[in-house]
Amino acid sequence: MIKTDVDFLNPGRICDSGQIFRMYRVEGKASVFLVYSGDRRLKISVKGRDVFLHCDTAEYESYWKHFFDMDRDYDALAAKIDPSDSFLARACLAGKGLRILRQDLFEMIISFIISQQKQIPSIRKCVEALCERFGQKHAPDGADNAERTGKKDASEGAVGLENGCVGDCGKKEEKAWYGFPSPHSIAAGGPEGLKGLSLGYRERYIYETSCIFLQVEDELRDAIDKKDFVAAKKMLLSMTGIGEKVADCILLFACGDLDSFPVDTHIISIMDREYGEKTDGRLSPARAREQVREVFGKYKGFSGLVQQWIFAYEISGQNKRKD
DNA sequence: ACCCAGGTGCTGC
DNA sequence: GCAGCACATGGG
Repeated sequence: MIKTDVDFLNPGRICDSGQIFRMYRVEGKASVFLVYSGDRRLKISVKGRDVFLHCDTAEYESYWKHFFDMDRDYDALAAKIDPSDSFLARACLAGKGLRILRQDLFEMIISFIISQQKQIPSIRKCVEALCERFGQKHAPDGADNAERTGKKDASEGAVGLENGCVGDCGKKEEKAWYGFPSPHSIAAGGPEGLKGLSLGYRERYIYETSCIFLQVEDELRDAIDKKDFVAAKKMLLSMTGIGEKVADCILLFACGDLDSFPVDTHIISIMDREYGEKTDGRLSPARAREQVREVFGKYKGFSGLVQQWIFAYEISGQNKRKD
């Protein structure tokens, strides 16, 4: 068991930050969380200001430490923000304990392809359904006889729904669970294999990108390892269903490219409302990007973290409070 | 029925 | 390069 504190790693804030779609509050227990990443699962509990990661030192050192970006000093970065920017100052304060995760690459690629034109609760449901159909099944205790779930008929899926989680969050730790699908498993299902998961027009994107990923994975990981994020972004943009915004999310949430700044509808409305020049009508994405460069360009090396602070603050609803 | 959602692809200029 | 539109599906 690993111990830290809520000012360093705040599970509730990370859970609600919109960067991870498979982190849940455990049903009935307000301060217990389950984090899923690829084929791993971690329980986190909070007691007062103490935060406990329920894993042994070996698993922590080999995976979760890196996953939660534990070596970075977020307070030092927070201290660098311009105090005259009151919106950012408030967002930063509200984001204490928020961290930029290093999530599984393929999981982020598919999750953020799904994210387009969807609200976060709906994204979570789609990702979950995808895991149940194509992911590896794991026994609740962790002593897993993991099996491929190549199930094609609806009867098994229906059982999963019946005992499944309630609403968009809430999980039971004593239940069997599914890992994130491998690109092979999705590709093997064929273009029709994704039907019935409420993915809509994204079905084709997910199938094609899974196939492409199998071919370019090594080259892509190579670029990321070398921190050649320009090359990595170029490769991501060549995959079906990945544009500027989704590529930036992947670079930020899986690759540790802290200079990546995804511009989405929330960021556009923030730029419009908090930093805009009172133009009539909505800011165009192009002009919003321009504004982002002007306002946040100075935070070299951690502008992506700045993005997360204001994004999480915006979707938390606290932005509406006036002081 | 209408509008929007952590956008992207495609067309036409 | 940039605007304009179609694209499924669910929720207000």
